[in-house]
Amino acid sequence: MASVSRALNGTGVVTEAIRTRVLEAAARLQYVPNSGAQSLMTRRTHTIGIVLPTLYGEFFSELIRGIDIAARSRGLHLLISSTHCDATEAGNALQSLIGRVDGLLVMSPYVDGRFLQERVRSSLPIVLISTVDIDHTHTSFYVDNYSSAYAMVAHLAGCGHRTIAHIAGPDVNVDAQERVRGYRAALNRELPGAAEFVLRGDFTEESGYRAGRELLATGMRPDAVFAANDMMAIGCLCALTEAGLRVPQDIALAGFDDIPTARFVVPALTTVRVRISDMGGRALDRLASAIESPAQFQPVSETVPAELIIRASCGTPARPAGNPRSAPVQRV
Amino acid sequence: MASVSRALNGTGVVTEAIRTRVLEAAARLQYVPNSGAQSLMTRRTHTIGIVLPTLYGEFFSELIRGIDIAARSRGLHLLISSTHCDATEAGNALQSLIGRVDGLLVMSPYVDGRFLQERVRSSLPIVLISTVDIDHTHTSFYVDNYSSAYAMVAHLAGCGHRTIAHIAGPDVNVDAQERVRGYRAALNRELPGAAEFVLRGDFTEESGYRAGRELLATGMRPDAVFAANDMMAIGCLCALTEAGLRVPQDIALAGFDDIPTARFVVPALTTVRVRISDMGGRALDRLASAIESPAQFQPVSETVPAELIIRASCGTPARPAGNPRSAPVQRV
DNA sequence: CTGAAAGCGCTTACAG
DNA sequence: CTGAAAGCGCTTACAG
Repeated sequence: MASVSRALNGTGVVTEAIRTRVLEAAARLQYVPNSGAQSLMTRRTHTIGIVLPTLYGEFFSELIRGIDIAARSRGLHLLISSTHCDATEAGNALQSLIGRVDGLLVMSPYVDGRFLQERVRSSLPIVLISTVDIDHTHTSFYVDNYSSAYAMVAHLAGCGHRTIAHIAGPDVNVDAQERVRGYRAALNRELPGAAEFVLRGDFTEESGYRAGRELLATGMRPDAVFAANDMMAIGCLCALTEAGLRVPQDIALAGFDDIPTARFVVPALTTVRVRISDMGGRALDRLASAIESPAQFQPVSETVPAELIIRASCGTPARPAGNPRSAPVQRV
Repeated sequence: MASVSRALNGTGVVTEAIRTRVLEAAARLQYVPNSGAQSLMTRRTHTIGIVLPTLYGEFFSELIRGIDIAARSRGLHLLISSTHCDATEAGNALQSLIGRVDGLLVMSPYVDGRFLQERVRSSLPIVLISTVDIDHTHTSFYVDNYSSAYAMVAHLAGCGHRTIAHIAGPDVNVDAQERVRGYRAALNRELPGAAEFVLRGDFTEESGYRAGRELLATGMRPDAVFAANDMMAIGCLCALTEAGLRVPQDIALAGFDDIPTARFVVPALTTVRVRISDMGGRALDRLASAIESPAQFQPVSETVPAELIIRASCGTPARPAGNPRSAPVQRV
């Protein structure tokens, strides 16, 4: 009967008597509405889908944490699909989410705006994080990779480091690409004549460790190593220390992301603070408002600011890292 | 028409001609079945709900990662509800999941078996992880906390450490409780007369760091510190090193969990390996089989074995840590 | 203020 | 092999 629905949902008018009787019976019978039936009528699942390439490491737990907090405060549920290694898997993940959600939060190196347009009806709101979208057809969030990487290398140069190596993230990853680009530009402009030295990594500690050993094996010893994320920096730190080198005295080190652990490793890691959970929360807020008012939803691309966090791992600056391009610097 | 459904789902018989026409049309129209309507008929959502207290740190990302991999291979979706700080919030999280899932994976210090029985219809399969269930009404997974903590303290004693402090996790947390218990028992039996020294923490690096400073402030300097998880051990490491102490020469350190970062901090962290993602995967497998054949689902409690992982942070053992109670020891 | 009725998008016996 | 029909559990105009 309709009054039951009205009482349960607090929508429409019901006599107090009926209301209490319904609520009491519902409680007694452990009644829980079937959300499938509900969303069939309301056209809302109150669920948003999240597509992530992996869940490995603190970056993703921070991201999900931020998304989760924002979602909870809006009464939205999170359907998570992570761990896909190529476009096919990403496509499948997408497919299986589409019929179950009101909107999609996508972060994937294997997906781009066009890919999404081809397989998702345009009425489904989507927000992208660190995901390529040449045609600017979607709302996106990007970390300020290029400038921050530039600023970090400039800061390292300002600390007196002349040869600076870079441990890059995966080739396919747009964050990784932009960070290399920033590294290269800074090297060219701030240290003219200095040789580039790029080692490959894949954003895991393991790969940072391997890169560190590789570096050592070449016999070259750069003044500083700038890793494209904190996990690789931590792996590299381990390799360097294992080889008897002291950080920062013998070799300086910097990372990217400012994952929670960064300030607790020894020496504390100089890095670029991304405010990962904030970014996740903002992306969700954006998606939620797109779901509520689809008409006003214009695709805009937002750059998430980042700041240098100067800790012990990079040594003391010889001169202040004053550079018009540099992100705000903070000593912690 | 029924044939469409049959063609799309590959169930029942359809002419090849119809099959291709349907599939082609579906692709062209970007058709995606409405999962709500589907589950209304099939009584299956192919979704399982996960209740977690928080998402902070690598423990939870590893756990979810393991669950996710297992879920994917079974075609199950994951609805995640984390971040609840008390029983009320946990109850709400539960309520909002119940109507949407085929089963529940619950890990929460604020929930127990009875609490669940009161608000979840008994036909909904539930698997517990590190969650109290005195009446043994649910299937549960528990880390072998007590024995492993005992073994770790015995190992530290075997390394020659006489005074051993413990940084405990939150009081409400059953893992934390059992680890303190193991610590106490080992101290009593392996180092008779040695004083207990328990510092409070909450499983975050920050709290480990604070505990480390607190320890230093007392003026006592134990030979070793055993933290109830790796994150606190890493925080403590930072506090100790900051104060000019060397680990393990001046003070030994051990953690619990073996999160991925544990082997990359310097010195590498001696710890108890829990195989977090495995545990998550096994819990999901158990839940999945309960969903498939509810009749055979008997509540059983499983203890997940753990092993000591001896790395540099605890110093070299003076004598082999041979103890009948001890978990298998591995040097890495 | 309330209940009967239609309908959301599917699946599944059922009759043909 | 296929289509008409019923029904899953809800919500929402609608008439009373």
